[in-house]
Amino acid sequence: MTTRWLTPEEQRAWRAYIAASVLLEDALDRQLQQEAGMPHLYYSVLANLSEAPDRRLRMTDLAESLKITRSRLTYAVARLEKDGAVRREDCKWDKRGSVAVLTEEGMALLERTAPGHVETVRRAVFDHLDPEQVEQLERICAGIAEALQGEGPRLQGDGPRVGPPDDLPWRRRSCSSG
Amino acid sequence: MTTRWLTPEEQRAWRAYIAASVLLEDALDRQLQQEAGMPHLYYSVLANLSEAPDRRLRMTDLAESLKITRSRLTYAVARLEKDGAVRREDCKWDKRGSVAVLTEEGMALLERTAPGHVETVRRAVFDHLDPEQVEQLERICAGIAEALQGEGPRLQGDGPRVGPPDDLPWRRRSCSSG
DNA sequence: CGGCCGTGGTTCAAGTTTTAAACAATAACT
DNA sequence: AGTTATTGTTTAAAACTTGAACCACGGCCG
Repeated sequence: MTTRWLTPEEQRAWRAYIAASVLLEDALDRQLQQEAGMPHLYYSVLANLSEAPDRRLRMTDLAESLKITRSRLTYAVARLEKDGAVRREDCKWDKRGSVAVLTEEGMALLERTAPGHVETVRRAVFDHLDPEQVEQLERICAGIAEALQGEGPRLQGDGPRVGPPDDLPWRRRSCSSG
Repeated sequence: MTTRWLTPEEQRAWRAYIAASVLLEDALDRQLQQEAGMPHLYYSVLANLSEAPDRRLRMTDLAESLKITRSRLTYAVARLEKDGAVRREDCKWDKRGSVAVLTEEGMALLERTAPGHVETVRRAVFDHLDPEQVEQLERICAGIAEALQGEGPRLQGDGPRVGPPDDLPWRRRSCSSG
């Protein structure tokens, strides 16, 4: 099939996207490196954990949520563990599994640095978007994510795992401590 | 001042953005690595050069256009030069300067791999956006870029250079061969 | 002219990440 | 039981990025 080139409007949008995403990732990394001593991805690990029930997540779930490979996550968690922000525990229900747990220290770090991070995001992104644009942004990005996750689960593993409900202890995927 | 947290809508949009951008950059890198043997940034270098007058650009201009540091660009161009896709020339009007030139080989590589790249972008992004969303995407991203470039020219150097017009040979910044 | 500062660009020295592939352990299915 | 799939880590090697230092040149000013 002959190439479906981008229209001029699409080209402009694409260029704008590339520029924005490069600048944004750069700004986030810089700000967080300065205030939290870690790049954006690592901060996201902590943020994700902080919102999980009991502040703990299986490695695979965490990787999936962050859209990164397990290998990459292992590396990240290793560093965060060295920093004392995260601790690893064995999963009680699946002896293969390990669980990343946000430590008190990690939580404190997060609480200390979140305001600065949010402020950066706000100034870079949301301060100049009206509510409709916010909604459009979500829709657009959700569509992109869906397109990329649907077609090619390129990340290690297997794509969306459809499994039995979480409340069957003998096969549940998450390891809450309770 | 007390932290201006994100509203729930903003949070959703932000999460969606992060997921999409990670997945997208990953997909682009993977596709280009496979078909062109280089990551997205390097491909962008070639693409940028291909559109410049005479397929050549000053290093600083190129870096600015790509929103990366000069150092990073030097590294990238060094590799592209080793690959034969780019050649360096001295700038005739400014003996400090050097100019990156897209070689025939580089142009051929670009022409060979552009269709696959465009197809990836289309499938990931534009195939599921209506014209209004395309325009919104451009506006939103342009706003982000502006916010980030305006406030903090964190990239090496100096921010927007306001200089004399380009047509004064004794101080023009670009080195067309003509 | 001569001195100084600013800019363009590269180099250096680390260090950080990343990746892919291989592996060990356990689980799940047949 | 035996095979196959998952989980998560490890390993080895690259690839990349960064920041600072640095050199050479250009521009300005007295």
